[in-house]
Amino acid sequence: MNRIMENPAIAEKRDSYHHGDLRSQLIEATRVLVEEKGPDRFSVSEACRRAGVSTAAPYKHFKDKEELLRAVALAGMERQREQMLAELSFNEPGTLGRIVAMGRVYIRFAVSEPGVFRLMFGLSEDHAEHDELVETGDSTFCVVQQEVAKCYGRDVVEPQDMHKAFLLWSFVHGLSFLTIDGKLTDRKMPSELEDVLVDVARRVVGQDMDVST
Amino acid sequence: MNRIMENPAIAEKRDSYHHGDLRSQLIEATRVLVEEKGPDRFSVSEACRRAGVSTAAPYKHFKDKEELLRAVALAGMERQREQMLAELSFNEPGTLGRIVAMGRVYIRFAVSEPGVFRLMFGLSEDHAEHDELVETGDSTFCVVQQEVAKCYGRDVVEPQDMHKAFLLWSFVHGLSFLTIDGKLTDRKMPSELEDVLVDVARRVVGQDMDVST
DNA sequence: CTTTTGAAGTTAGTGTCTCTAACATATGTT
DNA sequence: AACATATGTTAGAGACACTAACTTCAAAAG
Repeated sequence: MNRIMENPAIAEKRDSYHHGDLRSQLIEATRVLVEEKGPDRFSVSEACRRAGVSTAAPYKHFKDKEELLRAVALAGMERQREQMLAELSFNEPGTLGRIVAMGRVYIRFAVSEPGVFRLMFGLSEDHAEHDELVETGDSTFCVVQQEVAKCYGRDVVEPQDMHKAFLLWSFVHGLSFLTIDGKLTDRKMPSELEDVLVDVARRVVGQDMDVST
Repeated sequence: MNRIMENPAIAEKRDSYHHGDLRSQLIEATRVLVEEKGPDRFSVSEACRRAGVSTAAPYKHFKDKEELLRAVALAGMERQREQMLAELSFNEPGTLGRIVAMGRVYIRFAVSEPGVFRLMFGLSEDHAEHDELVETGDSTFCVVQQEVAKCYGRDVVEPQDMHKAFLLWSFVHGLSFLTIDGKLTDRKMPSELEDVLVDVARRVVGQDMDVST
């Protein structure tokens, strides 16, 4: 009775001394745990249990708990980025629809993975000290800037585009947090999310845009 | 040599068995620690050391660590609220200046107390289950709604005012988080904060407002 | 004025956690 | 075949959250 249960990614008693894929399985176990219990209640020990290794094993792959959590955060940022890029393709270049789509994906990600989203932002302030995280975040923001510029028919991003991209980002970021924090009751925000996104996109980039197409 | 050092709020070796003011001193010690180390690296033990009591003492006043942190978060929300109300009085009723002032205070609070600000929002999602926190947050948001309504000469808040208040809140909230997360480099946000606030206030409430005064 | 009660401290301890040190096992290189 | 390295293990140190049982002291009750 060697390999009856083929449950992928988690636990499965192994017959070999070495695990083979521990690093990524730890990240996955951590991701799940962060969603289940919240980023603050996560423990490395439990991730070890789920990955089926001893509690000392992670430290062959990660310096400490925070490095493991950063890996999860980084993977989250990349997931969010990919989702945004994927959604872009459904809309015509240079249209408000693209802006709205990016915002929609941003918030959808926060709602579907609130634990990881909190990890990506809310938790510790020292994310700024780690280049991989900063660069991944930057590259996503660059996409927003370029989309804004495209709305005005530009291929080069000008300061006013950056300004507007930042307004959009701030708004969508805040909306994401308030949503997962449960502050968004019907009483406070009567409209549908989609309508709000369109409204904001119009207020920020729609005013002076060329809407010929 | 009984009471030479009159250092208020922290530590001072006491001669009586009972402390007298432990609850509020624990909250204060926690607040300081949360700022110093971040909300995730805070420990009750260290707060005890600073307050000069045993590690078991807090549990006569708080059910657990989270209840202590919630008390700090609540105090923060009340501080933030008071600062906003105080700043309001410097501006004429029914003007954009009032809206801008509230946003300015919101962000100023986040920047000056990022640890507590994170505690108030980013950390755990179960804040919504605690009435005191929800009510304090609600009452602050009500002020924003009323200020928006006043901008249109209304005393009663209408749905469109709530909508706009929510847009403002989302934006300022997101801007606060991005700022304390260090995402706000000059490259991304070339303008001054004050200019951005005015810009947003105009975009959200300034468009169709009565600007007779 | 004494007694009692209860709030708010204490010490001592349990279980969990993070992380390290020393050792074990497998894999690939020479 | 011998060795070096990566990646596991066990054992344990030190910090922490929290509990149980005991102590102190002030204030209410008799």
